[in-house]
Amino acid sequence: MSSARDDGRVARAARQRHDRREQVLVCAERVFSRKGYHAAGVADIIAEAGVARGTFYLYFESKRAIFDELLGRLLALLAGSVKRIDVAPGAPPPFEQLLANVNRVVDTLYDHREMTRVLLRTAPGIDADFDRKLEESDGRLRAIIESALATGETMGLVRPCDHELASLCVLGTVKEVMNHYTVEAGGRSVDRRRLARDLLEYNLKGLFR
Amino acid sequence: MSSARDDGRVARAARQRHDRREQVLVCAERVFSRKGYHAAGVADIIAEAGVARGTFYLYFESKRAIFDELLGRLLALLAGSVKRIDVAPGAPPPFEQLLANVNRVVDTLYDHREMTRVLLRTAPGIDADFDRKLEESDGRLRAIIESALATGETMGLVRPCDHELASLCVLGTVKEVMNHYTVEAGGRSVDRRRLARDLLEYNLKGLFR
Amino acid sequence: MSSARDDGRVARAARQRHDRREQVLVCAERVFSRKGYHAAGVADIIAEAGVARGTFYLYFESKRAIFDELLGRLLALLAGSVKRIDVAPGAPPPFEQLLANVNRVVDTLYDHREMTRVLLRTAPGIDADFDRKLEESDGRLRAIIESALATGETMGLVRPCDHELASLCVLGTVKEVMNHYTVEAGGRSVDRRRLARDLLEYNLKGLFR
Amino acid sequence: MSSARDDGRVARAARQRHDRREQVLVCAERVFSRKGYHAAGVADIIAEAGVARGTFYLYFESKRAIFDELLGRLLALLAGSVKRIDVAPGAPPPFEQLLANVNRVVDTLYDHREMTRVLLRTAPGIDADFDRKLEESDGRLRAIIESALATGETMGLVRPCDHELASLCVLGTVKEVMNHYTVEAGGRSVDRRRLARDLLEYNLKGLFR
DNA sequence: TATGAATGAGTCTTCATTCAT
DNA sequence: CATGAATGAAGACTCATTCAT
Repeated sequence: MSSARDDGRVARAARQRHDRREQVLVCAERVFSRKGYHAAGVADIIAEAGVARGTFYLYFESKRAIFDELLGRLLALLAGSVKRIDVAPGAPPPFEQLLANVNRVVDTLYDHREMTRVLLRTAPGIDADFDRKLEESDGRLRAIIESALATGETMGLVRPCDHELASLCVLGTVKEVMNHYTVEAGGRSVDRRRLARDLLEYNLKGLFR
Repeated sequence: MSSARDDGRVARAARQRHDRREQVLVCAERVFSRKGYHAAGVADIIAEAGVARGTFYLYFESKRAIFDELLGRLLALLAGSVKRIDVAPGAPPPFEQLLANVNRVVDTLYDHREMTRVLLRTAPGIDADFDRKLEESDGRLRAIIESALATGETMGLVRPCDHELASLCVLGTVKEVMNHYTVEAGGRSVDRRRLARDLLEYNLKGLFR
Repeated sequence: MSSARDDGRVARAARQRHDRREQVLVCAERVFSRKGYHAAGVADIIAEAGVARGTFYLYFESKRAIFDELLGRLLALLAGSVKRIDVAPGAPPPFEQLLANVNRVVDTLYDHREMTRVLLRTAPGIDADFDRKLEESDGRLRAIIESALATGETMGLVRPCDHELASLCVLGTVKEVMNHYTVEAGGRSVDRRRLARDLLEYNLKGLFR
Repeated sequence: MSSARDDGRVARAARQRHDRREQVLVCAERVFSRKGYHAAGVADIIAEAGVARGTFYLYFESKRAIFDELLGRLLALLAGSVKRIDVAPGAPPPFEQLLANVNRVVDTLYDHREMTRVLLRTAPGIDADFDRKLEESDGRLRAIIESALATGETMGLVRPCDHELASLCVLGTVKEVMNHYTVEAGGRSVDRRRLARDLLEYNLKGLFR
């Protein structure tokens, strides 16, 4: 039996444990963003977080594990910000849904610039396992894009084209653009709405007049 | 004084030296492609090449140096395959020049699949120096693209848009697509001409019908 | 805020850290003395100290650094044991001061036989930097000797002679003698007082009857 | 049977072989003198001599061996330049014999400055074997000195003292002085006669007026 | 005999992880 | 829970020596 007082203690302890974890996580993110996965040492992370070496391993299994968690979170957020286009009667017009998607993606990545930078620049090539994870993420996103393309084509909105290639192109434009505007961190702040609109417009209309 | 016989010897020796270097270079490329820069050890490279440790250092200063050379070669080829659009009277039509550019880029990257894979997946984040090199390369390519866009806009061929963003998009589509079709090395062989045409078409016309 | 308990912990930790350092230092001294700088590997040092490879680098930057510290300590002790002759009225007679100097030098070197052996036998030629350090040390010692000679000559105690050469001779006798009696470590123990007296006598009176 | 012509060929070949050896030996001496035994690589020696790697090993067993030979030569010359004092009736006066010895030693060492530098600075500590060799050489020299001291004491020329220590002192003064004036290679050229005289005078008369 | 490409044992150093306090 | 000293596997690089031509 645990008394109410104990419950309080336990709860507080759990909260503290959670907070500590988050703090280390945030510091690790900064460090990974600054130096990349390989150049970042556990020493850097604990220095940034102000905890002891042993403490780090109290909360995380390994350097790989903390990176995994960080990356996983971003990928999950990303996955969550892309919604399938709803073509049910009464749903908002497809273009608006597309724009909303792009806006959410841009926001997500921009809100997590540090980790986005890591994702787009240093995550591939760390590990066969990470590579697989990234490919899965890309695959999921591309599947959604391709289904949207198929719908669009059926509805006569999208010109007939190779959907595989097209989905790659969409992904490529987002990655390259977000990598660019995410890296120039300190510089001029970005107008996210315009960015999203332009990005979408590019993919829809291309360059031709 | 060197006899004709000596000349022959010297020439043969130089050729052999060159061949050996190339051999190690090729093997290193394979290893880097397979494991990425960090996971690849000098041990892997010499095992692949079937030479001794010392032999490696006979031809290359360090692991970094051989990677640098490999990367530098690809970037040079890439730089060489993109030509500025010639708008002088009598020059081929812009579209043909664009397509020729895309064809050359696709060929270059596909001919050097292994290193392209490395370039697109594991090169960023190795080193501040490498990052700078890649950014320079991207910058050069984007400058050419932007100048083409400016020309196109003047000629009324290109719709008014943010050239900075557009050049990023072009780069992004090429990277993502080539990364994709380059990684699936063993699989179905790719129709490069179609790929180039589709890539160009996507960037020019976008998705809209 | 740190509690008294923390203070205790911190103090103990500092002491332990210091002790460990000393222990490795002493072992390194033994190893260097036994094998010389070049033949001595970090492997030998850690084997002697019974610590792991990493532990060594926890306390010292490199093999060179630990050697530097060891050598620096001895040179500092040596510099500290030679005092300028005081000719102020009321100061002890010059001969006594000389003898005291020689006694201190002999004691210092004999108390650190191991490192003295290293200093006199293997330190030169390691490195341009070490050579400079040794030359500086010799230079300092010789400057003191030469000033003593100048004083002695003024006072009519020392015969006119080339002080540069004389200081070299003094240094030479001390080095050779101490090298000899320091190397035969295990053998008959040395009467330091007699050694110092004889050394001084030799330099003052020479061999002639 | 070999014809006279063959004899000539053989002789010429032997001479050539000998010359080549000498040439490499001289170059090695320069290199050892410049960099010390350890820092000097076989690569440095063959570069200086302008021969191929393999050629080096055609004439010398190893880096150690060529150093050994160089050192051995100097030690032999040195041993040859110190002669026992002849007290037979009619022999030159002892002082003259002493001075002649010192002169020969100074000349020998100064004529082979490069190797002397190596001998005095970097030879000890290379190897247990080298150390033994040097000790033997020192031992031989000291035996001669001690015998001279014994004779001198018997003749009432030398004051009673510890001959062991005295022989060390003599050796020490010669080493230190010669090291000094041998190292400052480029500088003012040295008056060897004066050096020898002063050196002898120091050892005989000491510093006292 | 001369060459110089090839060798591989040996050395230093780093850093993710563990564990006694 | 927190700490940080200790660990040792792993990796890059050197260089004296060998050997096929």
